[in-house]
Amino acid sequence: MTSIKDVATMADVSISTVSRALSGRGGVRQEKVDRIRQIAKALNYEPNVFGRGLRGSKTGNILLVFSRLMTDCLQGILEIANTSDYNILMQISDHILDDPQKIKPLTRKQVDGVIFQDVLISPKVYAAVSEAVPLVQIGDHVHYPGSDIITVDNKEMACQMARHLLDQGHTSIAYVYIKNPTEKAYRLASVREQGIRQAMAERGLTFDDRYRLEIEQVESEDHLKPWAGDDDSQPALLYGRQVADRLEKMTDKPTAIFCYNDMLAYGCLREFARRGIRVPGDYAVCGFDGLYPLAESEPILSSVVQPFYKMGLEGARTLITAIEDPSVFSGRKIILDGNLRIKKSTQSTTG
Amino acid sequence: MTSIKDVATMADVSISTVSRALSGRGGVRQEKVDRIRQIAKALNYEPNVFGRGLRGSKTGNILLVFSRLMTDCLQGILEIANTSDYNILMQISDHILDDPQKIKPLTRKQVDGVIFQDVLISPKVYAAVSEAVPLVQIGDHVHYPGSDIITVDNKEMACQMARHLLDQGHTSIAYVYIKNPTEKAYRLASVREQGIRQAMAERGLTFDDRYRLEIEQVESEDHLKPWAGDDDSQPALLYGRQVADRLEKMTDKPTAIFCYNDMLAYGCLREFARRGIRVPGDYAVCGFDGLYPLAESEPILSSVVQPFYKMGLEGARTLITAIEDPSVFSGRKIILDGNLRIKKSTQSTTG
DNA sequence: ATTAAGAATGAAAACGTTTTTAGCAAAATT
DNA sequence: AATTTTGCTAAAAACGTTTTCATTCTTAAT
Repeated sequence: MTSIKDVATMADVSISTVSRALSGRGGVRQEKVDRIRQIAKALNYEPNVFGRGLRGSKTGNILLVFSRLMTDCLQGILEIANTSDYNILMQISDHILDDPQKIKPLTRKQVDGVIFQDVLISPKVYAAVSEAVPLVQIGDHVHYPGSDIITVDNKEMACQMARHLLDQGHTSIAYVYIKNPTEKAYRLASVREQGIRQAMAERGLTFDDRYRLEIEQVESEDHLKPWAGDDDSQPALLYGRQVADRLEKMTDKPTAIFCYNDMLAYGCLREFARRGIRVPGDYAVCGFDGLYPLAESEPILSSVVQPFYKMGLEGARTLITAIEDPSVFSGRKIILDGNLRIKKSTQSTTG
Repeated sequence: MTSIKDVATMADVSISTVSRALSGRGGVRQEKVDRIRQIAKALNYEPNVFGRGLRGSKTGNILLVFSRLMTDCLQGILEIANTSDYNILMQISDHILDDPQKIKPLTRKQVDGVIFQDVLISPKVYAAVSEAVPLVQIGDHVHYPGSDIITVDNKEMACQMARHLLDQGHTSIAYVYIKNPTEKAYRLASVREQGIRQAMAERGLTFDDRYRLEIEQVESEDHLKPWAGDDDSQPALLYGRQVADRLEKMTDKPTAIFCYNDMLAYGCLREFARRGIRVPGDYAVCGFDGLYPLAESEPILSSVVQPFYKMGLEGARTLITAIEDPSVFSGRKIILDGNLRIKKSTQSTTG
């Protein structure tokens, strides 16, 4: 770990000068400031939060106290973390994370461990993180052998849901998922697809590749503008429109639509309703995740319910164990039970 | 701030002994350990995170990296915080917070500022926090004069929604809210009620107190068990049941139900549907918050949409300003625009 | 009774900063 | 020419811990 001392030595000045130069408080010749800045950058120097926090008046932390339930998973993580006397620092990441440098609190040696929730990390990131601290992944991603992972059995759950569809008499099942910019992100989508294929194979059927509907990702920031009062351009709806369009063009239509997740499923439901396509009736529709449990009148969407709260609990627990007792084996795959929630959207209309 | 030194002085031992005694690493006579522990407790001593972090190998922090959008508000806060190089520490609180001691990271002098989101703080808490660091409240709570608050104009928005109901021809409006254990929590509920009263007054009507439906709070932890697959005991439904029961007993029924928030409204919608009560038709129903934008088929609930994302942005921005420039006046009430989202649940059936 | 061993304790170093103090040169003032 | 100011820099103190090392006090063994 490079400290201010290293920068000072390298620049052949005192550490006080480095501190002044970097903080920009003045009192240092400009040319020297520039040189020091340059050296600091070259050495990848980041001020130590605790040295600074100890001496200075600033900690670099903000405490957010809240009562509204964010998500079940976060709730679970916080419950364990707070009772075990850990703070949770938060950081947003892309779904696919390839640059270890982006994990600021880690580069600053400010954390004892990392939980990745619903983030697909590259080997590069895994290497960088794991050599520094223990890490735990929540969600079904690439399972690096040296770290723990908490997930449901995605293939099995998809298989169960597909079996349910088959039980309802559907033999032509479509599978809808979003095309991702990076190949690797297909992983989870294809794991679920395998579940569908397996269920069909069990009944002597084969998945028809024409029914593999890869939907284009849309860029929408409308979720950031709820006050616009207009939800016609929500991502879900844009996806639903794509699906409806694709289906419309088909001569030989499927009878069931298995959506990669609930957002896609809701998009389909709404767009279908708009076009007068009946669910169930014209299509059975199901999703994955079990989100939005509070729905209008009567929830109709069948979905695979993931135990997010439990996943959060288990994730935090596992990580804290790994932090506090490095001798315990880290490399487990902890599989929690998912659940089918069968509602009207996949029930036969004749029953 | 009491440090290990104070404890050592008080106990008439060296700081090393105190450190050993408190960490429980052994090497200290038991009677001495007990005495030191007692003194530490009496002095309210909490080890300094940065001293410990600087010397030791442990920081007491966990980094949660995630990509799933938690809530719009958190999203907004994180966006500002991360670009301004602040970490967000998270802590769950009751909706009503009366004990400053419960805010651990604050007592440890680990934060530069505090955001209270949807938390009603007592004067005691306000005093304790504000003497230590700047604070910002998000949501319409008691506005302490020394700190900033970010909110929509709850009375005005409720008034607008009530006007809409009146426009639809409703003259008997019921108001549903949850009875809170602490009197103070009535505040926001009554602010919205005032909006309704004002709208009615504008038309020469008076709010009928028989239609003021105070619902008993239910304790349910079922939201923590989504994998149970059963959502029949969700809080929202229990509330909906209470409302339906109350209405059933009335001889002179209202025609519109103004719910304090969307959760109550959804509960009503689902319970009404179950009992064959039509919305709209038998009752118009509206909520407040604009949550659950992704709903099935077609969202039908009218609601006041709050700009949570913007509130998060503004909250973080305001706090950071207060932290970095103590000379700026803190005591503003920042009112952001809300929005009516009018859907089927409040539209006249004749149109 | 003397010594050896072991347990308990204190002193001091170290962690990485920021800030205060002090020093020195160069420039400006008398 | 002597003094004061100014601008820059280094040295050192301080923040609050934990841990290492040295020391003292017990206790047991010779």
